[in-house]
Amino acid sequence: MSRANAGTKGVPRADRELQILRAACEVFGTMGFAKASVAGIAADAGISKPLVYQYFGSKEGLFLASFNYGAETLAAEMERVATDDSVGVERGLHTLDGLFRTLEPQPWLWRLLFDPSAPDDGEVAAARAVYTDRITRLAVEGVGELMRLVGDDDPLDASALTAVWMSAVDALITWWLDHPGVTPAQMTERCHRLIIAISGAALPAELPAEGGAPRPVERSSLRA
Amino acid sequence: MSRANAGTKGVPRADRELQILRAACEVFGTMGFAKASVAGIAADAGISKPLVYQYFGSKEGLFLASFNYGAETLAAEMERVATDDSVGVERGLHTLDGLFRTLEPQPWLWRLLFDPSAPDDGEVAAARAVYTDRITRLAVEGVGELMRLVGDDDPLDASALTAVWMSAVDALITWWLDHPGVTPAQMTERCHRLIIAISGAALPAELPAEGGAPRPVERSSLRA
DNA sequence: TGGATATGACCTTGGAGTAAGTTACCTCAA
DNA sequence: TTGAGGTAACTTACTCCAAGGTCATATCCA
Repeated sequence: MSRANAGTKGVPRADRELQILRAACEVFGTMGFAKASVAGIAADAGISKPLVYQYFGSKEGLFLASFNYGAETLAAEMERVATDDSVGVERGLHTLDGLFRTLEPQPWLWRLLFDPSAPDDGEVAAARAVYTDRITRLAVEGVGELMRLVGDDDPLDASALTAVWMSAVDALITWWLDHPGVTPAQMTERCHRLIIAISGAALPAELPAEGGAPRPVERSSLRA
Repeated sequence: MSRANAGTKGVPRADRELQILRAACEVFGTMGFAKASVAGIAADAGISKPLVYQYFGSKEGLFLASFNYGAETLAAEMERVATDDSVGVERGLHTLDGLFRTLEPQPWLWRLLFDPSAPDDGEVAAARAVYTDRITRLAVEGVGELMRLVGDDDPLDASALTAVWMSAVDALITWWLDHPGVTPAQMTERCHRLIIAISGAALPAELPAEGGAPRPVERSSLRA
């Protein structure tokens, strides 16, 4: 017989799909879409390449399924935290705490969400837009509250701070993933100390005041 | 004659190399190493692919040259700022200001520096290690001063804050690149306001309080 | 016995890298 | 001044390969 290993092994489609999806999440999340190979994922899942194509259609289809799984998991957690009644910095800390706990068993989901090598058109782009919106909305909301708390009402300031906040979350999670052995709880505490440190160090200093830059704020009278 | 366009155009090697390098910086910085094609860069530079290989040896060699150019430009600017006598948050703002000004004419250099699709071995990896060290050293130094200022002496805290700081710089520059028309000076001012906002919003709230983290500073806090 | 599960071997393509030839400029002897 | 030979600049037209995707076939269960 020419195809020695061919033929069903009696594993139902749903089970195989899950098995493939798990392998795909880890590979895509670890190496990124571009560097991942379908053959490699199939091997990791313990099956052959054509089966992946039969169930997911294409590399992009497989990535889409992985992305949706990861994004849904994380977005749901962030939304859960958003419904509690904390505001400002405290809300930020709760969000981080939730993410650390959610990511503990499958840390690669985080990178999956922000994979820069993923296709930037088609269904993947659409899915990413959906989840980016969902997540960004939460960040915008949180940052908005914080800005109101503090009296800065420049919408571009809020936009920039949102970007910084999301990036800081990314950095903290990445740092955490690089320091195995640190528990989510320890990490959350660390984040708290860091915020205090930043806050304590901010000085009302005047800048070189080059060009026509209006003298910035004086500490309590925020915003000129 | 079979090769219609063949033959020298009398452009000296140094000139061509520069011309190719410029095109390469823009393409690599915009699309990333993986998605960039040597043929495309050659076309942008107005010459043919083999000439690129003759001058730079390989795609990796071309990237290396581009990377070195960009990294040197940016590292030099950051080091220049580091020699002035500002500390803590002020020093951070000066760094940002210097970067905005340096990047204004060739914004893509920034992405070049952190391209995740660049090869992670060989000469490129070595060069990246060199520049990452140089830049990280500055960040570590700045963050170290800040932590001392504030009384937090946990080295892991400093390490994490360094990561956050570098990531925040990245986020601010990315945000800026997405908002054309904002001048470096305006951007620097915005950064100043944002720091004040964060600082003003931070609350000395008590967390679960696990482990023996030293209770940091009290700050004359705005915000309960 | 038909349909779901499964695979080895193949086809295809895009892009890195190369071989071999073409043209222009430069130098120096006569 | 001139023109022959050497060298640097430059291109067309390939080869090669990794990885996405397909086809024809095999096995098993209801």
